[in-house]
This record gives sequence, structure tokens and C-alpha cells, in this order.
Amino acid sequence: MDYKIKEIANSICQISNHALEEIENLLRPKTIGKGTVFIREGQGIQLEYFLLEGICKSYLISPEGEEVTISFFTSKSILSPYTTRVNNQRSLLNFRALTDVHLASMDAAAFEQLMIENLEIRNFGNVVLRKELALKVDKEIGLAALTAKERLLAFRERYPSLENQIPHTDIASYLGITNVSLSRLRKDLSR
Amino acid sequence: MDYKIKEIANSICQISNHALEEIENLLRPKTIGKGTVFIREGQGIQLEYFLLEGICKSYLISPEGEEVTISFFTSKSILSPYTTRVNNQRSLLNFRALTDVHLASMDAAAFEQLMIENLEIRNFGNVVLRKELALKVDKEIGLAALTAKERLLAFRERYPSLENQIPHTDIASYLGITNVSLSRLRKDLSR
DNA sequence: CAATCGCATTAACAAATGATAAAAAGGAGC
DNA sequence: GCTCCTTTTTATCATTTGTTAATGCGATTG
Repeated sequence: MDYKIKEIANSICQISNHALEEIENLLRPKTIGKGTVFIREGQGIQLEYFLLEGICKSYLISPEGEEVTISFFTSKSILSPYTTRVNNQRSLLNFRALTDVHLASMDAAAFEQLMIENLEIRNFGNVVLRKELALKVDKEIGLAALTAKERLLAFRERYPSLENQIPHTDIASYLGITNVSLSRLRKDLSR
Repeated sequence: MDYKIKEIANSICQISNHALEEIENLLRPKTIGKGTVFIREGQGIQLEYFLLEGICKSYLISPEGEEVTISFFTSKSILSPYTTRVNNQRSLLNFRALTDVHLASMDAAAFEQLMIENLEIRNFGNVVLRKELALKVDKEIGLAALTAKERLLAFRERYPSLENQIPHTDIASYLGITNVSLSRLRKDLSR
């Protein structure tokens, strides 16, 4: 199937071709247009996703009704499955395509069964989960202990070039500031 | 064994006495004095913990060398195992007892094996994990979208009475503000 | 009881961030 | 190229939060 799947999987951890094939057998490609919300909070879902091409964000609606960006996903990554499928298969988050997006989806229950049967795939799933948690802890400490300027610099390190590809409003809410403040910081850092 | 284990487990999800016994067979009680750090970042660990009595926090050291509180744990809860054991059994976080603490620990590998063998226990483990993630998402949106005052109010809802039992410095770093700001907010809210 | 230690509170000032509105800059479609 | 529409930047002012340092206060201890 798609060579990109192998690339994504190996960016997570080493995995044999055999195990990879088992995963690939479950995958179905899917294309989604820019701006589309393809997972909704509270929605019953039973799919896991590989992001082959494009950019997405996960987000929640704040008490004030604004979209708060939780994470960004760039080409060749995995759309954090456990965060997505928490609570009896109901998603905790919304996902929106920020560009045209090419996905490969698979049935979550079938993948879970694979994890039980196959030690290698179980390990793979666990590593995905652990990396996701590590990112969350990083973001948490960033929001709690760094200034907005430092958070912007950290964002640029982690997502080089994203700043020029997506609306700044989305980045600002990821950083926990307003888009006006983001604009100020950008100006400040450019001198 | 300890009736508290049953109480903790059932606060997570319904679980049969049989499955509970399998878990209890793995448990070993342990007492820890106030102030002790009993899990260290980067430390190799292979234990999961039930918190029977007392209060703990998980934390990280910020770039400036300060302790940043990530989570609080109060009596009768589970010390988020996956966050703890991420990265090949190395802990991502430090844990400190904020009062004298009574724990029950179990071997993580043995528990993982139980999860594979027993559907009920697997489900239990997954629910623990999902609840933990849901909390992280909640905290994330709080830090990104709420004011410090709103975060303090949310903290009070979630941890009633904790404000009078532990140092305010720990609470302030959990909220992402300084202890001076916390004191100001407390005064402001008391009028 | 006095001295001391650890926190919490206050105060005063500086810096960062938010809110609102207006201006400028880009992009999409015609 | 022009128009319309959205996004970004700028400007102004209000508010919040940080920093530093002093003060208060309770618990512990000698």
C-alpha cells in the first residue's frame, strides 16, 4: 500500500514488514477538503487515522464559544487515537482540516484486536500513546511556566513553517493568547 | 485486602470481585512521609500505585529551576500510570507526597499481563487511561482559554478543601501563576 | 517566653496581555 | 486591474500578572 504508512510507522518506532502489513490491511484512504470538520466532540467514532498529507488541528469550544486549538498535526503523523476515542468511543475533541487533507482510516476495534494478538503491534500502539502523553506534558509545562514569547519560540521549533501555512488565530489559541498579542510578539521577535 | 481498593476501583468503573481479587493479589502496601519524592523523572520504575490515604502532586522542573505542578492526587485515587511509566519504563514526572501518604503498589508488567488475559481488567485499565486523558484535555483548555481567576474557581470545584491543606506555591504553579498572584486572587474572591 | 523559620499577604511599580477599533495587507473571484 | 472579503497589523487604553521587597502570622524550638 502507501509507502507513507511505513514512513509514519517507523517515525514512531521500528516495526516489521509483517506487522505493518497487518495494519495496512485495515486502512482505507480518504480525502477531505480544507476547512472540513471531520471528527466532532461527542460524536460516536470508531476509526483511527493516519495523516498522509496536509495539516489538521484538534480543538474544543471554550465557555466563551471560541475554538481553542489543542494540537496541530502535520503531514505523516497519527491523529492521537486515544484522545480521540476516549469515553466509550465518543470523541473528546473536534478535528478540522486546515488544508486539503489525505487520510487513511482504520477500524479502531479491529486495531485493538490486533494489539491483543500481536506483541509488536501492541508495543507500537503503546509507543504512540506514550509519545502523545509526553507531548501533552510538554505543552502543559509550557502553558504553566513559560511566557507567551517563549511559547511562541517553542512552537516555531516544534512546527517549523507552520506559522506561514495556517491562520494565526489558530496558533494564538494554541499558545493561549489572542491573535492581537501574537501579532505583537511576531513584530517584537522580528527585530 | 483493603476495602479502599474496591472503593477506588468502583469509582473508576464497575468491576467484578473476581477481577478485583486478581488485582489485589499484586498489591503491596507502603507508607511514605510528608515531603518525600517517591518517583523521579527519568528514573526506571515498574510500579503502578493506588493512593489509599493522603495527598500527592506530580511535577516537573521548569527551565528556571522551579517545580511546576502538573496534577494533584487526593485520597482514594490512582497515580496516573501511563503518564508515570512513559518512555520505556522511565518516568516523565516527579511525584512528591504533600502529606504522609499510604500507597499500594503493584508490578506494572504483571498488571499489563493481566490486561491481556482478562477482558474486564483490560477495560478497567483503558478507562483509567481515558479518564486521565480527559482530565489533561480539560486542564489544557483551562490554561489556554480561561483567566487565572476562572482557573482558580475551577480548581476549587475540582479539589474542594485542597486549598487549605497544601502549600499555596504548589497550587499557584498548577494554575500557571505566581504565589503572589494567587494571594491577590484569593483576596479578590473573598469580597 | 523569645527567637526563628516558613509561608502568606501586602504594597508599589514594571511589564505583559487583553479589548476594541481602525488601518493595512493579501487573496479570491470577476 | 478592481472589488469584496478575510486576515493581519497597528494603535490606544484598561486590566492583569510579574517582580521585588517588606510585613505579618502561626508553628516550632531552644
